[in-house]
Amino acid sequence: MTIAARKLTRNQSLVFDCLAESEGPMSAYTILDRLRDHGFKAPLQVYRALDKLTEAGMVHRLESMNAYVACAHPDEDCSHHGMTAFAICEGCGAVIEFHAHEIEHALAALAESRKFKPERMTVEMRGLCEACRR
Amino acid sequence: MTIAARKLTRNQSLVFDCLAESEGPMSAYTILDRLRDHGFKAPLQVYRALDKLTEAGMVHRLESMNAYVACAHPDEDCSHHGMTAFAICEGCGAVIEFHAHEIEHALAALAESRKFKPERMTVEMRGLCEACRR
DNA sequence: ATTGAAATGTTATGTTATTACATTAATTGC
DNA sequence: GCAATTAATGTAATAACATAACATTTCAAT
Repeated sequence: MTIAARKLTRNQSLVFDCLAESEGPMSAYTILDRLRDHGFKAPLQVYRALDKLTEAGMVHRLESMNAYVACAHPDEDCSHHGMTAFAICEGCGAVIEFHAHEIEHALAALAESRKFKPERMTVEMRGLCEACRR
Repeated sequence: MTIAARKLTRNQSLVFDCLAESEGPMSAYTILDRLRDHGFKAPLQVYRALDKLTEAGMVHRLESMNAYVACAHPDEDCSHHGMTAFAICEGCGAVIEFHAHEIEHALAALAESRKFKPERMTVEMRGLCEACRR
């Protein structure tokens, strides 16, 4: 039984809602500050919830900015998808999420050509969105 | 005139040699510890050198592990290449470096289909190398 | 109800990176 | 050469991100 199927715990819900309501990605400590009113006091409360939500594919970690975003596909279970790619705007912080199976396969093939078996992929593009380019 | 063309400064050379002699990626603080004998005392001495070396394409930052590696192509100027992709073994920490222009273009096209103009890409695969798979 | 697993609370600490400011070294233009 | 400028360095302090360790509580399955 996946975490997405069973109900979220209180802390998990608070953290997820916080991210879902936010415009863009948030750092763990920003989430912590937002949740102080709800009784949060220590980073671990946030990190533990983030771990579970990430496992479940409901939240993604952006490695290049030490931040977290709610998955852009709330309906589906992102943990079933493979690689998730991100475009992150340096101007406004907006994040676009992609699932590109062909690119994923091309990367896996590349790795396997060197006898490397990939289990997990991080793909993050930094640049400017349309609005910030003008 | 690129940094690779002009001679490296003392700190830059020390940091680069440290990475080049290392088997795998190193954290900034590990580099700092290795260079204490050579007079290094503060993280900034390492970070400043890493910044310059990274700009020059002589060193790459691995975002998913907050670590740094010497470029696997010492001869060429990596800063002229576009995207660099990495396969990082969870078992032994070994890193394989790839330049995959076609995948880079596919990713750029994907981004541009959403009006996003990528400037820089992070592609890191985690998994197991052949030796660690047995 | 008992028990075992999962989640939580809390304190302390470890790790990674930057700010701020003073000083020294290298480069450029005259 | 020498002044003016830019780049690199030294150093201390602090900010930002993340985990270890251990006690306690909650929840679900029997």
